[in-house]
Amino acid sequence: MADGAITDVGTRRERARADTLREIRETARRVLVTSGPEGLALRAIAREMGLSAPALYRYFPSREDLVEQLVADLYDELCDHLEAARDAVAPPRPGAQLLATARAFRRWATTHHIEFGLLFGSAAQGIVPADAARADDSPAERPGRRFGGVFAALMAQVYLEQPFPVPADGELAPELQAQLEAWCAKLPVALPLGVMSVFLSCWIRLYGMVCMEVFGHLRFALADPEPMFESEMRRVAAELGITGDWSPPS
Amino acid sequence: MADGAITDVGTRRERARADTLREIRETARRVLVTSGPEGLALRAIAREMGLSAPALYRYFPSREDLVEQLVADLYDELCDHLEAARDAVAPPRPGAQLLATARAFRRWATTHHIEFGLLFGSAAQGIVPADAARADDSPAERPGRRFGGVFAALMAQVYLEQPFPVPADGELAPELQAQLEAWCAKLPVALPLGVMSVFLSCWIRLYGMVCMEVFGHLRFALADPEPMFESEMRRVAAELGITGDWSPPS
DNA sequence: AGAGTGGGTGAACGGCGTTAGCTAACGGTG
DNA sequence: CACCGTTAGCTAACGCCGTTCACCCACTCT
Repeated sequence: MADGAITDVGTRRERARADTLREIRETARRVLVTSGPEGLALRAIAREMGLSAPALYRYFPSREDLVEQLVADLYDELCDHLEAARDAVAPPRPGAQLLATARAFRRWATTHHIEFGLLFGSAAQGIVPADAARADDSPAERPGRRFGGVFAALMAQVYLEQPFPVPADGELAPELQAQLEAWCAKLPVALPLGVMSVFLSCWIRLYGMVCMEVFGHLRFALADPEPMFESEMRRVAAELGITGDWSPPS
Repeated sequence: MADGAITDVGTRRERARADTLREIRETARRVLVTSGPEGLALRAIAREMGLSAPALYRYFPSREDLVEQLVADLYDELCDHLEAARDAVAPPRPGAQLLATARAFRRWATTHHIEFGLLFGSAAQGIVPADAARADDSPAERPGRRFGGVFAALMAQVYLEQPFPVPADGELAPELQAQLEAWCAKLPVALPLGVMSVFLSCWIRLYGMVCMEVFGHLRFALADPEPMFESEMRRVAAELGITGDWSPPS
């Protein structure tokens, strides 16, 4: 939630409003998991709260905006989970932390199917790119960036602590090179473009693996995808030069 | 559609029914792309056809079943597209064919955002595993297997033509080994378990890459994901020992 | 010719998002 | 204190949606 703590400021009206807003978001969260994404109805949320549906329009201009806020909250919740897993690693070597964070990502995804679907599936705003506009207008944009930052920062630390082999700039296709440069310029630390490409590649593998598992697209081959996940993580770790004994998967 | 061709058999009633059924499926397809997955309503389909909504219940027991049929049709359409791309490769070397099929997969996905979301996103039946039951009851199961078979067959051919290095059975985690064995037993040809694991790994990368692009989860880094896709395919190809000049990405 | 069935209809139920208009309480000001 | 604008809630309503029901007509079969 990340911003629900400071509720004791302002007039009584403002406090009441903030409380109701928080309650709406919590209720929406609960309705989502109990009724699924299709059952996430304004009327259901209002019913749960003992309110009438139109009352919610005092807090959100439309159902879509409420869902977007929920997505932002879920991103924050996921990030908290990831950071907790990362910070629990002792000693705090970046390689082990990256691994722990990746496992925490899968763990959250598999224990929060529905929420994960909302964040990373097609139901989200992802579909229909809308002309690549929508820069940072959406409230889910900031937590989304925070989420990416968790992995990106760890990746950078892994490389800075002990560089692994990456393709030279010249080996990358010029168009890819240009895009990676543009992206790199937005980040706090400058890294070789090859690192960025390896990071993306690793992230794609992690995302692909978890998405396939959660969306059921691995059932055709695997009853329990966890060993395959560990196998993939082992390959990724090898590519990143992450050494050390393979700690048990939780 | 794969089964809409033989429409001139049976009684006149049967033919009329088959025609209407086909028209429903085509209309649903059209409504899907024009109105999005949310707009795919029974009433909208019926309206488009000049029918009343309850009439559709003579053909499908519920909206969900109709959507499932649509998913099956889309799988078939995608498979046709993939096979066409595969068969257009000359000379028909498996490596080049696999590459062409992967590119065709991305091409179809990027030009059919909404349909892809229905097939591979969370909106599909993927979410909520339902106790891993639902073996082959769903009409989308057969085309789904066909889809997997396209890539699996190519992969097998690549390996059989020129084996690439794969982990030995003993190197795989025992649980993974057991699952791959079970999966392998269901396939027509027996292959080393290591090949199966490499196949899964490659498929995960392809799926992850395309999903991220279509669902907009690469926009944080890349404006045009195609160069990254080509880069990933190059890495995958290298892992599979696919040589040959890098044909232009069409 | 008559019976039966299959494909259509309109009406209706409950639920949905959303809007409009109303009311009552709150918060600050004379 | 009274007063008045703002704010948060309500009910009613509109037009969608999926789905069910009762009905009806046309075709098919005996």
